[in-house]
Parts: sequence; structure tokens; C-alpha cells
Amino acid sequence: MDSGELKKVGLKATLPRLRILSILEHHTDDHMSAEDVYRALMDAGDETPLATVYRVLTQFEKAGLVIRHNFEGGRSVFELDSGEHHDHIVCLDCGRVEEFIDDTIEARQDRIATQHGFEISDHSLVLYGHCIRDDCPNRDDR
Amino acid sequence: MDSGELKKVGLKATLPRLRILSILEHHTDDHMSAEDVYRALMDAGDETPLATVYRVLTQFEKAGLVIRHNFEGGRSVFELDSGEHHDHIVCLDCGRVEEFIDDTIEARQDRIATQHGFEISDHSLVLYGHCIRDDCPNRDDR
DNA sequence: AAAGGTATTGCAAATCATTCTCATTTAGAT
DNA sequence: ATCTAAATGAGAATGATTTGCAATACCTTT
Repeated sequence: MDSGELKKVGLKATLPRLRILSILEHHTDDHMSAEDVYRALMDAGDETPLATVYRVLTQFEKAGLVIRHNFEGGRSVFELDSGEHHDHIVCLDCGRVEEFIDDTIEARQDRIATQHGFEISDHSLVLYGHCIRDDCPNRDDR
Repeated sequence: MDSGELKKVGLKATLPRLRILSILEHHTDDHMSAEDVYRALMDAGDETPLATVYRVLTQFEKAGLVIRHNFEGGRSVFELDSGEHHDHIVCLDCGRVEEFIDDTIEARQDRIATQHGFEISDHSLVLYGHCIRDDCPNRDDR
């Protein structure tokens, strides 16, 4: 168990925290909602209540272990902070999330912020669209 | 009253809708939450319930009159659709919102979406930072 | 290895933003 | 002026997330 990971950021290595960290590390989809994590715990036989999942995820966020995203639809998704910043493309049909980085865009953003008298501390760029894949239930609506 | 505005997009010109449209048009801050609109109505002496505000704003969104944004913090903000797409810079201290457009970024986004096999339908680019202005209560925290 | 103090958990209830139900009212057509 | 479908008002319902508090588990001290 990587209880060291937790202590390193000043968090006690408790069972719920270790379990949730492990799930975030091993799950196929990097981007999980609190509900997703909760269900993954259940599937693993751990009856950790949803409230604890939220609490732990928020602690992880504060500690810099995870990043919280507010994609469309009101619910938050969390991903382990790999240290490398990136932006996202979200499929509105199947919910698939892809990551990308574009240095030109990054550079432009900084310039724009400066021009407007802002000291930028963070940014969020999310492209929403429809992915062209067989396994995507391309909705006919819209 | 611009009841024509509403009929043009296929909405009956009802009192609540006219009032809310008027508020969106005349308010100093272009970006208002449902709660903001609700309070503005109250201040004007109209006791339109919050539920109606939400309903009307959602109808306006569907009709293309307003755009809904999901900035940080879970709450949605609405702005009249001027027809010209733009992105946002939000000050984390005073909440001020500025708008900008950058053609280079726009073009890059399309390219990235295509490269990833996505047909882009929308995007959201929000820069979060701290603005350097006297009237901004530059918090000492962080 | 056992004890103690404090952070953390579990549970249930609370909160927040937003949506829905349904009876009543109203805009706009006849 | 009348009628009908659509819209509103009021309050309850919902879904996501947070919080209060008593019970429990870490980690340090002995």
C-alpha cells in the first residue's frame, strides 16, 4: 500500500483514503465522479458511504492529489493530478473524455490574461462534441 | 416593450418573460445567475418565484436568446446571446467577468477536435485568475 | 505492546441549486 | 367576448454535495 503517498501530502493513511486512492490509480477511466468512485468501492466489497467519498476527494483536491472538473451537467469529476496540465474533449453522447495539450493555445492564454490585467491562476478548456466511434451510442437527437 | 423579441423566437410574450428579458438587457453585469435575476426582479417589485426564473431562463436558452455557462462553483450563469462567440476571464477575488476572442485559439480547437475524431459542437474556455484593480478586494489568502 | 488524544469516519439529516407537479391563470386565436 | 393550449405560482421533489455529531481508527507516547 502506498501509505507514503498520503503522508507525503500531510494526510493520515486511513483505510478509506487508501482505498479511494487505489481506485483512482487503477480505474480504466481516469475521470470519475464521486458516484463512480462510490460504486467502484462497492464492487470491491467496501461499503464506504458516499459522504466519505466526497470528503476524501475534497481532501485529495486540497492536498493537490487530484483535480476536480466541473464539466457540463452539474456533476464534478475527479482525476489524479499527473502534474502535467492538459485540457479535455468530452463526448456529449457517450461521455468519453480525451485529453490534449496545445502549446500555442497555452501561450495565447497567458498573453490574453496579461492584456486584460489578470494574473492567471488556472484555466479550463473543454471541447464538447460528438465522437465518431462504433461503440459510441451516437444519439439521433439534436 | 420588446414583445417582438420573444415572438420572433416562438415564445409567447408573457409578463414574467418580458420582465426577465428586460433585466438581462439592462443589468450592469452581463452574467447573471438565476438567483441574481430573481433578486433583480424582487428589487423591481416583482415577486416572480425562483422556479419561474429558472424555467424562463431555460426556455430562453433553448430559444437561443441566452447562453448558459457553468463556471466554477456549481452554479450556472446566463448572458444574452449577442451572436458573437467569446470566451471568459473570471476574477476569483471579485467575480468580475471579462470577455475575449482569439481566432488562433478558435482555429486550433477545431483542428484538435478533428484530430481526435470529434465533431465539435461547443466549447468552453474560461481563464481563472486575479485581476489587478483597485476596486477589487484582492484577497490576501492563497 | 498498551493507552491516549485527535483527526477521521459513518450515519442521518441538512443544504444548495434546480426541476417537477398540478391546480390556476393568461396570451392569443376564434 | 370566448375558448384552449400554454404558462405561471406555490410548494414539494430531486440530485449532488455538505455538515453535525457520536463512535472509531490513526499515530504518538509510554
